[in-house]
Amino acid sequence: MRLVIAHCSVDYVGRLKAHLPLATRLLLVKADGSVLVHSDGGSYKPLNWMSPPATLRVSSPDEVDLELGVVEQWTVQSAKTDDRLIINIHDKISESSHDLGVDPGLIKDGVEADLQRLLAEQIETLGQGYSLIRREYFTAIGPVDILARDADGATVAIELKRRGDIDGVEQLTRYLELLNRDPLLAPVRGIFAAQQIKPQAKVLANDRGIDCVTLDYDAMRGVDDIESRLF
Amino acid sequence: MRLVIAHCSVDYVGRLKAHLPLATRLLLVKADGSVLVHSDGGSYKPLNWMSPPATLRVSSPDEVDLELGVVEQWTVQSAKTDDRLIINIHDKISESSHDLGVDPGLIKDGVEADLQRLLAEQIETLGQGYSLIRREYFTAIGPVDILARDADGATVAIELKRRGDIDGVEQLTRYLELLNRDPLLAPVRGIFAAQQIKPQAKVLANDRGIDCVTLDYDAMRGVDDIESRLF
DNA sequence: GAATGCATGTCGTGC
DNA sequence: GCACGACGTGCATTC
Repeated sequence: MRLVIAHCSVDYVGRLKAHLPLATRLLLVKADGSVLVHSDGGSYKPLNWMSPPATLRVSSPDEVDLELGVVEQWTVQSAKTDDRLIINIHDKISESSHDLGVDPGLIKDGVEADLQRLLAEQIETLGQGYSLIRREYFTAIGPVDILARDADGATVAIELKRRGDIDGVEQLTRYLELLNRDPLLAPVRGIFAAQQIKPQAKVLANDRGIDCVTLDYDAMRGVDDIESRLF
Repeated sequence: MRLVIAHCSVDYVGRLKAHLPLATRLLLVKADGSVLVHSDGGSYKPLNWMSPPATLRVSSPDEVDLELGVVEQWTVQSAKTDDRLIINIHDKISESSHDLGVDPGLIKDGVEADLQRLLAEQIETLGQGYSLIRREYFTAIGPVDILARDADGATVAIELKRRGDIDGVEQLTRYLELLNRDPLLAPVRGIFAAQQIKPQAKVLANDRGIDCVTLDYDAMRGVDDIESRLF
């Protein structure tokens, strides 16, 4: 990994065009040829960047750029697409290089998969007498998160989200349309379950006869812990 | 901006939990208190991070951590949420600090707004005799990108995307449903226009009687340039 | 401040 | 390789 603090201007040409006027920034060159241009603010997204795989070519400025004060020009070319990043360096303030090695990678807990596992285990959260048919019930247009049976024996398709917005309702609607064509399953009801459901999503869901359930992940995890302790 | 190369482990607790085992990484501390943890790979997304505003507190390790080889512990606390990043530093390999100043920011060209402006100006791209009614035609469920009239005087709702996938078709479908309830506008046809349209989106659109148009942004910009030169 | 939609989204996963 | 869905999505804009 190479770290350069430089006074520079940057141009990106590819899916769109973007220009960064002259200022002091961090240029981060990774081992795979990718480059990040960071300012001292914003969030984790760089001002400009090139995704790997890419190659960095360093060249001398032409006469016009030299006149403008450019001392070095970097051309970062994507290996897969014709995206390109051109960095005109006017002043190199600092430079260092470090061998980091390969990273062991990130371990996560609490993503949708965990939420799905918990809800499948605690399916009665949705109502008394509910029973699980299966998780990740595969259909031609994608997997239904959870398929269950309610107290009356009717099939229920459950779409699970951390944040419930309109897209999730559309997704569930497509599944319901398909599932209701299957005489073995029909009629199939829908439940839209999320940690938080947006008003418009709720309106659309209700309009389509889909029930909305707000989930409390911490409570569900709590129940899970208690159950784990009991057995 | 502070740059630290360190042998460290990282834990994130907040919307979910995440753990990074001991390895050598770049720790980037920005002026607003945000912190990025980068490895020498991946793309622009850090392995772990804390968004601004945040505060970094440096403390000595407790006995247990000291025993494990921790020489310094960083606690990065989000100012707005209860998200927290804990970085256990086992070895500080390099450290530097730089004053970058405020960045003038990015100038973009070619985003959806530009595409929309161009298509509105060159509405006949869609067919002879087309005329613009208006851009951003507002409805109760959101703005229709472009509303136009075709050669026969029929109303046409146009949904514009850089990349056309199934979501865009769903969005346009909702608009069409609503617009067709308005007797002053009905019947309203739909056109799904994008620089690239995915096969599944095309199938869904055709199934719903929506026409698909692939846009050539460079050509449209070219026409724009020529027109600008003429006037 | 909440909600809505775009993004050079990126990233994993299944076919 | 392509397509789809999640993401600690982030982020600007609008109401």
